[in-house]
Amino acid sequence: MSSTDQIITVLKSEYLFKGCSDDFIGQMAAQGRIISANKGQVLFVSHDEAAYFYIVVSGWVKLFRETLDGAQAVVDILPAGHMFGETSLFENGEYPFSAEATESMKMLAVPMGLLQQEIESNPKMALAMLSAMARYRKHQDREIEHRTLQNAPQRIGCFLLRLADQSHEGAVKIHLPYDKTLLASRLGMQPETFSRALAKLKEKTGIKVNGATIEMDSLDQLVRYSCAACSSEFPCNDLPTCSKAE
Amino acid sequence: MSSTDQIITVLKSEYLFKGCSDDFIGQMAAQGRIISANKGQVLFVSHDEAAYFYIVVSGWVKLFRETLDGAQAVVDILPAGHMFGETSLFENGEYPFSAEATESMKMLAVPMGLLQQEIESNPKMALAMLSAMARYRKHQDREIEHRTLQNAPQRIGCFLLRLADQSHEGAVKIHLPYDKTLLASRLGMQPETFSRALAKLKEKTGIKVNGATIEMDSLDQLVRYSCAACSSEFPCNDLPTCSKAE
DNA sequence: AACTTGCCTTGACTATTGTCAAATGTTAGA
DNA sequence: TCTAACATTTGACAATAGTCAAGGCAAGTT
Repeated sequence: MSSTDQIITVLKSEYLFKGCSDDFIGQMAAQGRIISANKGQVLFVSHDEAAYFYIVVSGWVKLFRETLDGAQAVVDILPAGHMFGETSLFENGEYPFSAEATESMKMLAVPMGLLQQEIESNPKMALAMLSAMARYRKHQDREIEHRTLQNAPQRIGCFLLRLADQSHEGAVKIHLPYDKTLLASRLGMQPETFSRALAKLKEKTGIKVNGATIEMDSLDQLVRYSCAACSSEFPCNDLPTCSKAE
Repeated sequence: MSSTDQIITVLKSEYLFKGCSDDFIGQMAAQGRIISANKGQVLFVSHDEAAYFYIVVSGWVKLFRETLDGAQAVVDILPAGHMFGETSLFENGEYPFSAEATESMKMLAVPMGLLQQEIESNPKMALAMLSAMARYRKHQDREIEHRTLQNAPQRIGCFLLRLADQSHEGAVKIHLPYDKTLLASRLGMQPETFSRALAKLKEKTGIKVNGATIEMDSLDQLVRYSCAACSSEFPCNDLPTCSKAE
């Protein structure tokens, strides 16, 4: 597969570009570049001029903000197929957060100007972007609620449920997508708290934890424990941010 | 002033409609209705069919979600001039939260179809909507960060700073916009915690609290105390969600 | 195998926030 | 004025999460 074909595949993996013209996709592919980064490498920092938006090709990206004294708030952790940085279009051209590779990863960088122009000149694209923003908004909304209403073990349980196939009955085996330490930050808690909270979740719901692998006979117990502190009923209808197209 | 003129004034107070054609404004005004509600009255509940969007005319609206066991997560508390419910356009036509009047209030109800049609047929409106969504997103983002990095007294301090005129030097007098109990829920804490946190803030920063009135010689102390746990520097550049147009 | 490194867990303790109950203010009516 | 209904504060205590320090574990290196 040629490099351009590969880039086109990546572009089409992002929901926002599902209905785009081949012409526009081609333009982005022509000007897009695959970039590799190593673990811990900072991709950009908050307030950098946002010349590109990105799509994760492989690996994971951590989006975060920092206070002067070094405390860090993780905004999100994105898997392959997810776009980031594109919202800078509406943030006076600056990235509103910093981004860091959490392991060896690759991403596609596309000049922001292309997207901006397309949105401004193609009403369909503007509507698609609106829909993407709405999805993002919903995601954040849920996040605020979870942080407000769920305690640490419940947040972990909720995260696990979102990893699992919620339509599936019976026994389930889940593999954590990344480090427990990173996951802890994603869920807004300290690694020590995560460790203890997972132990408590185990005790409360009977899940079996073995390193990064988690098994259970069914999701029921987890649902009963975690979803009690959430306003939406199981199965979650906002899942996942990417693959469940409308 | 005629009822229609009054409605037009309300519509124009919402940022989203600043650049709209008189034609569209007129249409909304013709189909819009002013609705009165009393304290505690539920305007709609989550998952209701979203036939209208609203603009607060006077008083305040609490947006929230509830779990089955009654725990409540306050999404936002909106003052006059703010729109709500419009995001249901992208939420399969249902309101994603419940809304309640926090005192006697009035609001303007406009059929959602009008807005939908305008967004779909008028690219400028779609772009304006995008910009509104981006503003909202930023607001939520900040909210998540505050809840993650700031403790209770700091969140109160931050809220006070956002009420104050940040460009103003010297002594400041602030009046809390609504109940301390409601404010507590807005900031994601219990009333008791709010009361104690405010006392602690007083002790730490030397502000003078007298009922709902708060005075200080300058914002400096408050900034030093609250903004230390925030990624953005003072003065906040995301202020306020409403009055500071771009 | 011994060592290094990083991740994860645990213990001991502290800080923060929530909960429940009671006391104190405040306000709008009766 | 008096009172009922709330709002707010305070006390006592419990639950939750954070901090700091010490081990344990696993993978890769030498």
